[in-house]
Amino acid sequence: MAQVPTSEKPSRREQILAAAAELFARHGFHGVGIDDLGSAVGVSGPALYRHFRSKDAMLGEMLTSISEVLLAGGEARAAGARTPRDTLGELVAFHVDFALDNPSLITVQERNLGNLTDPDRRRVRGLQRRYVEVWVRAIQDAAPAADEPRARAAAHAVFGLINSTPHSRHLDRDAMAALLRQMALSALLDVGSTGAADLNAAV
Amino acid sequence: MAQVPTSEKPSRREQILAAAAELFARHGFHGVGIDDLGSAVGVSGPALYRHFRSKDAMLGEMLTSISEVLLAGGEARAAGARTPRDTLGELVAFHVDFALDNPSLITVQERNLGNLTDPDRRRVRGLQRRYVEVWVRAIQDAAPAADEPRARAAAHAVFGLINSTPHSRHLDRDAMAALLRQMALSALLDVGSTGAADLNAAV
DNA sequence: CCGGCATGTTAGCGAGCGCTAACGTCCCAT
DNA sequence: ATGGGACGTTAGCGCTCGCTAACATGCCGG
Repeated sequence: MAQVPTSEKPSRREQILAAAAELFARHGFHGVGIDDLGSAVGVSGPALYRHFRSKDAMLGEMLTSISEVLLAGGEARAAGARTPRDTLGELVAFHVDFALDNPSLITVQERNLGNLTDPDRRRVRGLQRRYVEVWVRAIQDAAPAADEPRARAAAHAVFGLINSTPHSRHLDRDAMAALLRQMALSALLDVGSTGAADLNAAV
Repeated sequence: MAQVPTSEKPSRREQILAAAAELFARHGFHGVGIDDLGSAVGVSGPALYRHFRSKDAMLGEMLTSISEVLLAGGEARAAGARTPRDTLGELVAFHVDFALDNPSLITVQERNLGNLTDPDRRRVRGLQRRYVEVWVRAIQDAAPAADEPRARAAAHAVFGLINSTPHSRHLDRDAMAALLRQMALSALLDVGSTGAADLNAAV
């Protein structure tokens, strides 16, 4: 296979990270050994140390880059939206697409934050906090009756809803995306109401 | 059928399981050693083998009993409800209460199914499948426009929403329960509609 | 009083872990 | 042609893991 020397440097690291994401998602960080990771990309064992300083560094790089992508995408979508409800719709659609296209990454980020080193965890938590902030502002703008703790709790709940995707594959991708968007938006728009009754409006 | 034939063992096993649930939830199954588990209940290390045959058996018993409690509770609530929408409300309330009262167990069940031994995993999966069935029937009864795969996907999504509780503790218990019930029901009742716009039913 | 059971202890085993050392090979730039 | 860097190999280290062995102690019914 011919390699282009200058522009296309990256492939091996990302190939390793993709394989690692799948294995970490399936067995947990501590349930996967260096040899497992190596043989998943066709090399064996310690060869990985030509590309990463440690197993911890693989997880760190993986979760940091996910968090950066989510934050950047969320901010971009929020900035491009016109109305508060449009903002919410954009954020939901963005997160749904990401979760459907990267189920392993979503799973690893949900389950293995606690296996990061302290500096890595601090950085990832900071990025996640800023991503949640984007959502909290959007929720409060679209549903002014929700105070901030309530909006924050709602954001986490919707993440749980959307991130459940990797564990249920009963629909094809587009139908699943439509269902998740619909459920997420319904749940979010009801956060503003106080009690049992509905406050439904048209789209 | 897995009951010990002798007299009931009251406290120690359950004390160990409770401590193990918290540790497994925080660090993952492979991230907790038996010395950690022992010292969490005041004894140290191998003393646990007076109560459990192995570390795997602790996880197995933990997840089996959760699944049994959820299934029994779900069936009882569904049997006692009058209308389809009432059934859904009962199921949602039941699951919300369970998740809020047992955050560690919920987390372990979500994350560590893959660490079970094969027979344990088969049993737990079977119980979970029956619990999901209860939900699928309730969803289809309450929202007849939803076909079965759609109802199944919706059930998993709502589990994700409710089970996100352990990761966000911004509200007191009752406010959190009310919010989760409201969001879950809104999401579920919209599953019946077909596309982007309407088909909303009255309360 | 005592024998047995329940429950705990410490010492240590074999296996597996993450990782390093030492070494080989291919590929290009000079 | 050749020397060096990128990339791979195998052997093996130090450590921790789950678990067993061997032994101690307190309670309890005959």
